[in-house]
Amino acid sequence: MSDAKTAIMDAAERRMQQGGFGGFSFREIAADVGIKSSSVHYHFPTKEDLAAAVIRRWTEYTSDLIDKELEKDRDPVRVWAKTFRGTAFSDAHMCPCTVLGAAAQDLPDPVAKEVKGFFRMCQDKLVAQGLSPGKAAEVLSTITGALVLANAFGDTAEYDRATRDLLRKSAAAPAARNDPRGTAAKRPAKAGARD
Amino acid sequence: MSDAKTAIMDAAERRMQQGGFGGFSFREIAADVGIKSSSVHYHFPTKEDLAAAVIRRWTEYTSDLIDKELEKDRDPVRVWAKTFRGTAFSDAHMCPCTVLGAAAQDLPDPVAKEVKGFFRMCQDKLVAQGLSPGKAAEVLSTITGALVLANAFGDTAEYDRATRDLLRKSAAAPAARNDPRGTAAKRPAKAGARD
DNA sequence: ATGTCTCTATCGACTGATAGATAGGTAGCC
DNA sequence: GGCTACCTATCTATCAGTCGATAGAGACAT
Repeated sequence: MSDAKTAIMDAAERRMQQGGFGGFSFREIAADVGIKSSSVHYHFPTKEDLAAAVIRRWTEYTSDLIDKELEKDRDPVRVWAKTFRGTAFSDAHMCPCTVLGAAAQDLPDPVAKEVKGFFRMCQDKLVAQGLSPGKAAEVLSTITGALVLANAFGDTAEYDRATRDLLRKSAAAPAARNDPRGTAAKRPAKAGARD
Repeated sequence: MSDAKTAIMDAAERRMQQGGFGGFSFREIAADVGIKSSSVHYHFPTKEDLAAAVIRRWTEYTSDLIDKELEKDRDPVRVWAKTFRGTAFSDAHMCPCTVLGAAAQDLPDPVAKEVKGFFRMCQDKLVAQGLSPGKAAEVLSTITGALVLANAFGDTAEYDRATRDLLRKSAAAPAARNDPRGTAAKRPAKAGARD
């Protein structure tokens, strides 16, 4: 993937985390990256193309990250709670799928479909990791809601308060804790190269 | 409160439930109510005035509804889960504070403050009803996240799946169940008077 | 007469999107 | 080497539409 394409998606992701689908414009993205808005259209013809691509990338990345974290800690519930904790404590504070999911009724169909795909991935994975469908839905809801509350309060501590039971759940815990990782820190850090 | 003012707030509330702060315009609201956009400005000078008023009303109404429901069912957790279930099963499906809370970083300050006030009301009330602050945060998160998931999936059943434990929690349950109540059904239904 | 409410008309700013020019790189061919 | 023909990526300029907001006139009631 070209540098520009990645930089565009990074900028769009960041703004979608804060304001959802209506929270960014081609001109803003272009200014963030340092190009013109028509150049953004070259890489992503329409706004929904861009948003869908960002969500798809986020879904893949989250899935991979969960797999990786699960090698360090075998308790799936705690792994999910810790991974989303990284998002809550990142610069942008929010999962873009949560922001878009809350306003899903106002989303272009292709984007709504990608958001649905993200949450389905989460639930399927939780079930594959041994949880009942009901428990998977409950855990994912608690984590998602905790992100919303922490964001509304503007206080990351609210995330920990709401997920305390999830974070300490089982006692069979190895090392690897306290590793807040946000979007910016998570990837090879190609994004900032074009300031 | 005048008929027009109420009708405007009803229309704004409905659209905010679907698309958040950026999800409605003065012209759309005006068309919903059957007036001109400049008349909307007469009652609510700015967009943030309107949004803040809608959230404040929602907060008050929710607080009152919880009090009323608590007389029929003494288990606070189940009462909250049931009350928000009414929102999930209503026409608009979403709590406007959840939609705005998810995109809180993009909100005008007065609106963000009102949203914060809603969630604070919820938590304070839960604590006053006997829950620990941690448990209150967890319950509210689960409920809020369940709304987001159900909305993203476009499937109200997801709400029940995610809140099953909350809904049946304690065994000390009187009658009064299965009473899905949405915004439209909840109020004196003055809104549609001006079609 | 005053106050309440709605109207018409308009402002400047911003939106997503498109057309068309331009520059640089690369491959194929003489 | 030199010439040609694309391909990629960016630019300038512009479009029609929507946005929140305001000014000022009219209608109606008290």
